[in-house]
Amino acid sequence: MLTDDSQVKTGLKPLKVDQILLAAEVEFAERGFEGAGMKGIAKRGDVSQALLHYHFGTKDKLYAEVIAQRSKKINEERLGLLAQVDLTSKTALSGILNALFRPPLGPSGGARSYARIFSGLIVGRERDQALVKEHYDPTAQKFIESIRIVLGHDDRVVAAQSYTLALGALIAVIARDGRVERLMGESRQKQDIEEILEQLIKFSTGGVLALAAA
Amino acid sequence: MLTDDSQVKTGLKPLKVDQILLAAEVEFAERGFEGAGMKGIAKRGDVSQALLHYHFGTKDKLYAEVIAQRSKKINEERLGLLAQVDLTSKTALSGILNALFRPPLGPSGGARSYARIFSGLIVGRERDQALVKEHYDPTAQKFIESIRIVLGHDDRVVAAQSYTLALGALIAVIARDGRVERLMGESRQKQDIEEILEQLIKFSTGGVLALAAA
DNA sequence: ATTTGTTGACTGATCGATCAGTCAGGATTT
DNA sequence: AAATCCTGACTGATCGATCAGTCAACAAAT
Repeated sequence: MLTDDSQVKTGLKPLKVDQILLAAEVEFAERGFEGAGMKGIAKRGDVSQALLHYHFGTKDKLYAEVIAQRSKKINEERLGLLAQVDLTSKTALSGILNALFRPPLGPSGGARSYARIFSGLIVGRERDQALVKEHYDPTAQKFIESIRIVLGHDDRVVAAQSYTLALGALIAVIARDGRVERLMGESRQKQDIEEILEQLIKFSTGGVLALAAA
Repeated sequence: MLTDDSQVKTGLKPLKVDQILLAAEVEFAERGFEGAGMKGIAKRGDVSQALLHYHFGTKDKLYAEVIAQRSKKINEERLGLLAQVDLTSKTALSGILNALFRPPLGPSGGARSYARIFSGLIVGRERDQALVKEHYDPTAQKFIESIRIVLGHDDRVVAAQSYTLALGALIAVIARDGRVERLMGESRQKQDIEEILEQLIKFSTGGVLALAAA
């Protein structure tokens, strides 16, 4: 079955399914959907190639399963953080953006690998767009609604635009990965994730407020 | 030869080379580098597959040539607009960002197709990163320097971060393409490009200023 | 208690299709 | 006629997917 949860008793059965999903995540992150190969995934997961098809059917379904599992965790964490934000507070907007940005960057919401997949999803073609629509849009709606409330607007246009643009900034940060260092002349150290997050929130908060201003 | 500039005299030789480059641009935009096929490009350009190899050698070189030609035009246009910006003006930052955003979005700097390639480049893997470094980094440096001057900072760290994050917002807009409509419930019409540009500049200006504030 | 079904997990071998790339030679231009 | 442009036919490699079949585990029947 490809319906996960195979451990009912001990909870300690790192079935090969998990090896495959992990291997697939890394492979898809490094080479993209088209670039990744079932053979490479199988080798990385130390299983036969046929097993991938046995458990997941097709390459598309394997890919979809990777996104489904990771996005579930990220969405849960996002909504959890969002629920803690006091929408009447002065720092509400920063709080919302923190809830939006932190999970995809943190080790909890996914390995470093998935961040690449995540950014690829958003700029992706039809296949990716369908997955985004299924797994990310519902949560997106709630974030947009929260932004709308904080901005005190009636319609959601500006809020939706804010969401999109802020997400773009997040993608840039994920894709960067050494690019900022290159552009500044290799002197800088790797930035701490909290520092990055802070800058991201600063930038996006300023952007949203500027966009919302009449 | 794959060394470009085949028109030395008349400049009017719509050789099959151009058909190929155009077809390749569309194909790469729609399917990505790995997803695109030489066969498909040949068919789209109405030439034999062998001709692609005759003119460009390999798929990699064809891809690189597409990026090289488009990026050249975009960079020229960008630097042209940047040169017109008065860095002491109050609207200097908006002017810089306008110079950064407009060319990749406009029909001049590339068809709608190339915009997809452009956004893919930035989130891309090693191959794309190398191409970005070669074709976009030099111009990026000049934009970063301009931003630094306008912000009145000494080091370029904040300016470089601003550049990166602003570029992320641009990518989000390019990748959007109907996504905003989806998130708001298909009521909205397609936005005019000038309107989009204005919002993009608004957002990014606000973001940069917020980031630059102590 | 041992034999006999039945199942899920897994693999090696191999399928047809498609991939990028090659080459000899015809067609066109100069 | 010499160089350049261009193509049909082809190659080896690799792709995702399928297949028959092995193996351990558990249940049912004897």
